[in-house]
Amino acid sequence: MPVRADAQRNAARVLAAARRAVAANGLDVSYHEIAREAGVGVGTVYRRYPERDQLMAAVLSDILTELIDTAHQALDCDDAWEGFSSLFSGLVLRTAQNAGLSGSLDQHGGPAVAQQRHELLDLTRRVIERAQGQGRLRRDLAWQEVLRLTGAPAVRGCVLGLEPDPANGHHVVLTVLLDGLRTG
Amino acid sequence: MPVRADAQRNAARVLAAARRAVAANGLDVSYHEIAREAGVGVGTVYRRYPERDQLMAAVLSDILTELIDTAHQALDCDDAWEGFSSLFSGLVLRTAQNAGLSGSLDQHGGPAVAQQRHELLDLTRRVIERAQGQGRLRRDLAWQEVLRLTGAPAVRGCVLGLEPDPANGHHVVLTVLLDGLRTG
DNA sequence: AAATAAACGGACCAATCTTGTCCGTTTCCT
DNA sequence: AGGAAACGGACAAGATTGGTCCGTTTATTT
Repeated sequence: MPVRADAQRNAARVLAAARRAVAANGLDVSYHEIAREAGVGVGTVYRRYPERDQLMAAVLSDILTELIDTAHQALDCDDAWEGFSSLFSGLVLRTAQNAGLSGSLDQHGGPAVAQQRHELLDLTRRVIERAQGQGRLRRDLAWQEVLRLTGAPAVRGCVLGLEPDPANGHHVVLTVLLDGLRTG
Repeated sequence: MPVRADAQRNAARVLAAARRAVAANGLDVSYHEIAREAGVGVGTVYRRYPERDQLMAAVLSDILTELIDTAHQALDCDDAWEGFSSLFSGLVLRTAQNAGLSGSLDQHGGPAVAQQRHELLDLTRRVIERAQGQGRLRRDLAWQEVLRLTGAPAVRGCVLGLEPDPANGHHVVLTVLLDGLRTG
């Protein structure tokens, strides 16, 4: 017996809702919240993901898949700096969109997720080191340090309470960071 | 009758605990949490700050006082770039330490806090514009945009889950940002 | 040292939120 | 049409949170 059509549709809705909820409020969203957001009953969410870990793994895997795709595109790019900056921008964007996750991404998810994370890290390292090798990217930073910078624009505010301008807030930080990273 | 010695001591403990708690978890810490952190009973906290706004105003004022002091020092500095970068570093540090506040700093606190905030913003603007006027700081950013950058290193993680290295994580971001901001 | 009043602590209550289950009803597929 | 799979949301149990109240402790005064 194949998967029922409504079950499939609801599964997709739940995953999407979970992604939205997690992105906004972090990993500890309640199942009821997700169900409401998805427009289904709680029972449906619990039936699909009896364990919380399974749900989180699904969400993380979903995000990582997108990022891996971005990284592949960057590596295909002929110009090393262009590839790097596009990947960097992409990571910045995704990080900002999923700001709620904070640093909790590396603690969760099963081996499959760990595998994806490893793949993404490897691709990213290659993109960074290629740009450094061609003298386009400053060499005094380890690739992990460069990578860590992608989190910078995701901040939601600062001590002074100046709300980041959603329109170009990221853009400004991104510009300054790239200018600080570029060589020659 | 003067203020009793233990009352004074406890008030200080509560304020310190509130600062720590707010810095870590944001403005919506529970009174019970603060009391536990301070090592006093809840009653003591409620007695000292019957209204939540009063407590938050006290915390914010405490933080702002420190920042204003830093800003004054920066303005006293002879070298415009040195003054700017030291203020920038100071703001980065404070922002990171109070990461939990996110952008909620400008919504709260009474008129007294608003006054302090205004003073800090004015000082900061002068530091930035002086550095720009002397051609040491790039001019294509408004002072508000420059200011917003101080939030960047405060991020706690990124999509990739690389935990910022507490030892020099801030340092790396700071270096790149300053290199991206410096002129000539 | 004794008296007094201020300050304390934490048990306690009510309201809210979260997890997780269960079963009568609906929906899909044959 | 009929049966199984999936649904939804009421419900119970436990955890949190805001806030009060009163018996006990502690600082100060005389």
